[in-house]
Amino acid sequence: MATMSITPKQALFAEFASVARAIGHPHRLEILEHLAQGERGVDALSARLGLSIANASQHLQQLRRAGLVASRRDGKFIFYRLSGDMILALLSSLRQVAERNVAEVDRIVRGYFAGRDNMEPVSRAELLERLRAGLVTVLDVRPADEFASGHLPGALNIPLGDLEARLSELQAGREVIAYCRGAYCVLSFEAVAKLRARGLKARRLEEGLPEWRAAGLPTEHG
Amino acid sequence: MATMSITPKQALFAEFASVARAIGHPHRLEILEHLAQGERGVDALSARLGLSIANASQHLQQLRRAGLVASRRDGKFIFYRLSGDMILALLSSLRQVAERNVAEVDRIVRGYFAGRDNMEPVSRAELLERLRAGLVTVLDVRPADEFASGHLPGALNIPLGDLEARLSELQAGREVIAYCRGAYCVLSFEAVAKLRARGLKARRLEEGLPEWRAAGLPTEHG
DNA sequence: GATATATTCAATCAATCTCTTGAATAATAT
DNA sequence: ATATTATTCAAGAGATTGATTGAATATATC
Repeated sequence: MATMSITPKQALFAEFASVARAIGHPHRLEILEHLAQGERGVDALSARLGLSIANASQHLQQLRRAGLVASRRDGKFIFYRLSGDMILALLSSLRQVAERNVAEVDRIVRGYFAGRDNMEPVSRAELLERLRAGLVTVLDVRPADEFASGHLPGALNIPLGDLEARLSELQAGREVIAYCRGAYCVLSFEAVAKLRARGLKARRLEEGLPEWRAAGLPTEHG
Repeated sequence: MATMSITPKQALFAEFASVARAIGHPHRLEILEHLAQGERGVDALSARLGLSIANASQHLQQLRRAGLVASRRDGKFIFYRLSGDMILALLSSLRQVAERNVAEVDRIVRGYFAGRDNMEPVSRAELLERLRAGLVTVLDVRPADEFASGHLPGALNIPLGDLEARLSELQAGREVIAYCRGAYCVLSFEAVAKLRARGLKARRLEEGLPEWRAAGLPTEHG
């Protein structure tokens, strides 16, 4: 029993647990996914996620208290960003554990992303090789503002909603490799499905922009 | 607004968040640290952590629901274990993020584990090299039962509480490398402090048994 | 200065989580 | 069978968390 005071270990574990709880909410995970693309204002995030501004602000502050995001003020706007690359690693571990150990995840992936395996995702290495050979068109299907704040070099931006209207911009015989925000960003899945329905050769990049950037590969802006 | 039904992405993120919440409690993190040593019964865990049996059982079930632990029955005992090595990676990421981004963690480490940096922890590679050269005594300061269920090859077991009484078992001129459960297991910190106070040359292994095992290195039992 | 905009703060209610208690299961031992 | 031991289940009180609302703060614009 000794003294009932808190041991250093308990104090540390309490801190670790706080960080875990900070990523323990769907909205906050989605916020982190967006911030992994680059910094964002509160307003932009709340609009994209369909949250009220006050609600988004509160989630952001929880993330900040846990040390996961940082912010800077620019005029009347406040921009949030991830506070380090290790956060991507943490999220990736979380995904992997869930993918491997939670049956429900498997069920969802199989059910909704039907034929996911058939989409033969392209790895970064493979994409680089094909790019060098000039064989493929890289298609960024995220909204235009996200594209503007950073994208793969030479990528063509056609937001998912505009895809059908702008099919003519894609060369007929050329393979298209679509990407978006990350491993579970739905946009690229749907883009590939649409393109294939039109008879185009299309695959998706295995991961998204943040992983590309984290690997130290170059991006373009504007 | 389209339909208000839940998107697959939201469903996935909700699952990921559940896993995060499962590791979002100090007791559950401590349970996982213990299970990382090897499988344990409910009773043993509750005793070690100072929890009521019912409480420990409930935490274990939360961990199981999240897919982080699995159990097997042996007679009237039920033994829990980690459900995969990726869980160690997740916990390690969590630790790293907290270490780097949470000021409070730094404060605790500096305050309680004073002189931690001076303890120059030994890396696995370095330990292996010194072991080959026969230069060091490897000291396991965990309780005897944990030692019995798996330890580093050739390690000597002196639980922290017995250390002062059994100092004679350590050769005088020989360097001692102490280890215990993991990076933040306090036992090895205190052991090194005690040994140095007695004029012995002592350092601690950077990490604990689970990481050793996860690296594919051999362990001994019994 | 007055007004508008972006964000945060504060208060509230509902929902969830944690721990305790005592009863219920499931296996072993007598 | 009965008793014993290990674990889980169920219910309740108390604390924490989450979303909403309206007010407060900080900056920019007029």
